[in-house]
Amino acid sequence: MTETRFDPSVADGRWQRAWEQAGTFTADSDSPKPKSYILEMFPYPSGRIHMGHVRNYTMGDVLARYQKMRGFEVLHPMGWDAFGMPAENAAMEKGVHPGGWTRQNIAQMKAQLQRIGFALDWTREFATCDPEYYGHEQALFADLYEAGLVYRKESTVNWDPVDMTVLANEQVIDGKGWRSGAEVEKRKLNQWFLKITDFADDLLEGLGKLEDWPEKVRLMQENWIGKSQGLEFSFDMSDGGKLPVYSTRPDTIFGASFCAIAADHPIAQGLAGDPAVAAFIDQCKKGATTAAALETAEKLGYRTPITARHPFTGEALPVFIANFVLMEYGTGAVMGVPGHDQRDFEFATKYELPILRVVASDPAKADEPFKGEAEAGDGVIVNSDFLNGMSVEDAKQAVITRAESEGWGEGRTVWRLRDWGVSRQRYWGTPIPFIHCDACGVVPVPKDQLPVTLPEDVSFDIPGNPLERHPTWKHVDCPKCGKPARRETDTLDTFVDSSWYFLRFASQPADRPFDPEEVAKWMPVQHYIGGIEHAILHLLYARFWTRALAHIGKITVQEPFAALFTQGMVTHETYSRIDATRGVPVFFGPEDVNRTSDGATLIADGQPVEVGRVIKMSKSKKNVVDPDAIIARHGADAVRWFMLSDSPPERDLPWSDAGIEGCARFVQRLWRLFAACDAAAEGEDKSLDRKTHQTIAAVASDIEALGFNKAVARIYELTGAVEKAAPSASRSAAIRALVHLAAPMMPHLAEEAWSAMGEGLIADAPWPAVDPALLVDDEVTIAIQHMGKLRDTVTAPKGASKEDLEALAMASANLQRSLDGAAVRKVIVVPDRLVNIVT
RNA sequence: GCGGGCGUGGCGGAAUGGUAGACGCCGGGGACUUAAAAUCCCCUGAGCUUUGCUCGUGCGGGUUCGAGUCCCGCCGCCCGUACCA
Repeated sequence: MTETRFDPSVADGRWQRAWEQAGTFTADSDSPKPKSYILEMFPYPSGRIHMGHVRNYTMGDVLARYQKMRGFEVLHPMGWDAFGMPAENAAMEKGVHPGGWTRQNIAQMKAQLQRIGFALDWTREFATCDPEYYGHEQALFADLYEAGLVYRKESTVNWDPVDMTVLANEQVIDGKGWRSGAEVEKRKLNQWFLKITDFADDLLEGLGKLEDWPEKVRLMQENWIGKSQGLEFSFDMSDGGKLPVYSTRPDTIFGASFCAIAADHPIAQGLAGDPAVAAFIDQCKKGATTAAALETAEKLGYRTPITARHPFTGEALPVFIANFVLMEYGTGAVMGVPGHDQRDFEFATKYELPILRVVASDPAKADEPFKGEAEAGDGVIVNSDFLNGMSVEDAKQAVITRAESEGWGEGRTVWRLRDWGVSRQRYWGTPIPFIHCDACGVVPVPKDQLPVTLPEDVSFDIPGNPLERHPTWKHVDCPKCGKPARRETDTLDTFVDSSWYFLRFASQPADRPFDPEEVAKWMPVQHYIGGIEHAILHLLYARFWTRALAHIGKITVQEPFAALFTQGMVTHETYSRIDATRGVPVFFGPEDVNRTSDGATLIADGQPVEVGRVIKMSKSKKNVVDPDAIIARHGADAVRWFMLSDSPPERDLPWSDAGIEGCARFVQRLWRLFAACDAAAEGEDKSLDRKTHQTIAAVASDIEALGFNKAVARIYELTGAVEKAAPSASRSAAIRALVHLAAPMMPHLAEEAWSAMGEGLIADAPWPAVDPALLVDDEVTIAIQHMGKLRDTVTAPKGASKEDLEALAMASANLQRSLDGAAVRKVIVVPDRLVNIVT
């Protein structure tokens, strides 16, 4: 090692090839070692790796390499979430086949990932668009159908009449298709559903045990599942009919002063012959649906001629059609209790309905007036006949019991969670393996005929589903009766593909989706890392599929991901100017801007540009930095180091040129230190030994806690200490330790250094052992305080007695000056830490 | 509205109730060099009457010998969201 510079353009490739040839990161499921499954959310093959991917995979990579050094057999796989709309859009726009487009993107992105030197087991790579993968998925889907967890039902969908396809709710913007801009229609279609609601309680309960998941994600899932318990009962109406309502607050039933039904409630529809009613229903439908708009939306109602009879008081309550009642939730009708529900309060105020108090902080305050808003809090029941004096909880139960015994209502649990509609009228997805026969109905494709593969000869010249209009593909004979029948032309939601891919990574036999015993060896995933945007859908669906597969006896694990980590985004400054003629900002990319410490100018004309906020990298703001260009310039290790430095991993990471240059400098600095290591140096440097061992221990615990930024800081500190130390055996040992500590983060540099000082690959080396005796210092710095203010510091032997420390403190001239002869009232001594004198 | 998170130097950020600002970036000064790059050394929260002292972790209170950290009440920003009965 005579070169003075580390050259990543040579070394990166050399070690990447060495790992590949040695199969260093190929996971052996038969290994006797304990197993560790590290997984990052697999990417959609859009064509380019972006900085967000680099950050995500670097974190997982550090964990994988670290775990390997700790003696685990590590599974760290990578694959491609390869079905989806962008491929079809590309087909429509560029005339390419979705499959070809996707394959080409995968090849590009794989090469990019390999240039970063990730410790991935590429032997297990697959794409969800591989017929082998989706064929197994079809088999699992059929198994779930057999188990009664898949069904068909007619449901209302968002239909884009221009693109001739169903749109997800997220794809409808202001009532128009996101792509075509056409007014979206509601259509009834027969759709495939997965019975996720069967597992609602289990999915909710399971959240409580996911201690290593972010609280935030657990709460989001809890809200999404949305369990509520209450009473469903029916009012007898003045027209002789019944009005079923649902309430989570049956304890407040004596406070009900009206009923309200949704605009699309059958009763409202029945009254729509009246033009005034029809007009009101129309008005309700037009209301905006964004959260912000709903917040300020006025409560509107239409008083129908119908009244409802209160089950206890017999009073006739007016029935309104109201814009704030949703048909989709509960029974689409509510009892209005203005005193204890804010919406009902606003409504009652507007329409001058009675606002009754039935809950009070104290029985004596039963007639306390309301202060302009409803009181939804806890308290004691008042003005409520047989409920008076009860707590809210007891009263709820009492009303439910009474309703059930008298037969006019019953306790009911209502969920917000709906069954998962998985039908998509698209080409680039997993074909749903069913056949429609006029005689036999819906018939599953026999397993020995799977996979049902996508036809290659399709065109995207006209909108709609190419499978539907393919000349031959859908025409098959019924597997049961042999008569001509039709294939299902819907494909599965791509979220199905990502709901079990982690099982296929763990085990990939040819004849089955996976082997349960192999799966049991690796699952659950020990660390799952990805973006917060998947907090609900993907993570909930994956939890559901794992449970569903366990339910039908395919696997034993219930929860797929033991620990979840959601990493922050990579952000960057924006550079812009206001376009004089149009008055809108025009953005410039970082490569077109010259950034100095006090501003930025456009390289093209030398004139200043506005330096804007640091925000997520996006094409429209032109603040994207391409990883490839950075790696070509600074090498993989500098980029990896940057991804781990400074920002805590859960927070956003601001990209900066100065930052990456600093990282590249540090790579060289370490290189010089490694290259100058004198293995023959002799002599002991006890304090450096301590620093080394303390750093090894600290970096280990930081990595285990995913505190990569702290681990980085420790490595900087030890580097500085080693640089300052005189040559000794201790110093040489410290350098060897540093190579190990750097290995998970800067693997190419570490291998290059290790090749000159050790045996084999450092990727295979064990994590350095720590001598516990060296973790504690024999001298400590004691803070000397007067009334909690620092006055002096002194060094003392570790474990010195309280008396000795007090004496040391009293001997301080600085302290004595501060005391100024005042009488000492109290002395606080914290051993090995501080002495505080109280006067 | 509700739920969650965050608020510390010029910037990213450290800190089991115990020396606030580790580590990095930026900036300043110096060394080496004919010069530059690279590298190395020093300084870098504010202020003051500078052996030291005062102030300082969004604001106002409180608990404590001692609070960035705990408690109460506010303010601001970010993210999520369902008028869910």
